Amino acid sequence: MRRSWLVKSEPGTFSFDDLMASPERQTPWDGVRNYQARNFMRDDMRVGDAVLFYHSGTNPPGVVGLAEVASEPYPDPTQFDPASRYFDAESTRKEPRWHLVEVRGCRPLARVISLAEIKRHPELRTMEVARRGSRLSVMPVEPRHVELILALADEEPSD
DNA sequence: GCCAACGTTGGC
DNA sequence: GCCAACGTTGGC
Repeated sequence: MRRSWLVKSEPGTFSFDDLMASPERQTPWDGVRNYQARNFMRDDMRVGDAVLFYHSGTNPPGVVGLAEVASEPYPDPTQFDPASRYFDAESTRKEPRWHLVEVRGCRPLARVISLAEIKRHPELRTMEVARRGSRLSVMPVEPRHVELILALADEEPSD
């Protein structure tokens, strides 16, 4: 069974609109410096996997768009760049510590599926992103949850 | 702006 | 290997 994913971003840093405005609507998902999130990208993400794009730090926070994995994993170039805020002096090109995949935007949702709605929904409330203290910026999502969120977004607003 | 939750670091 | 201190995330 193919897995699906959720990626978080603060729109002030990089928004879904920024993704859709990128060349090929595609961007390297760089700057992830959490080992668990890295492992998902390096070991488990495959080209074509569905990706829910989530805005954090917004009112409300929630899923705003659909994207997909668009590349195989490769070393995050920002770890080698001393000028980057993501520079990692401990990492080497021979044994890179941080890996990424590229993400391509598909389409915005017809409406935001807020975190509050996810927590309120009997089927969605078990999602990792709804867990108290959930801080992963890249996390797996069950494909049925992706389908449900896409379907909800196309219905009349309930928020 | 507050603060709870979490990951990382470093002393021991 | 334990755990306190610290920094960061992110909802509220």
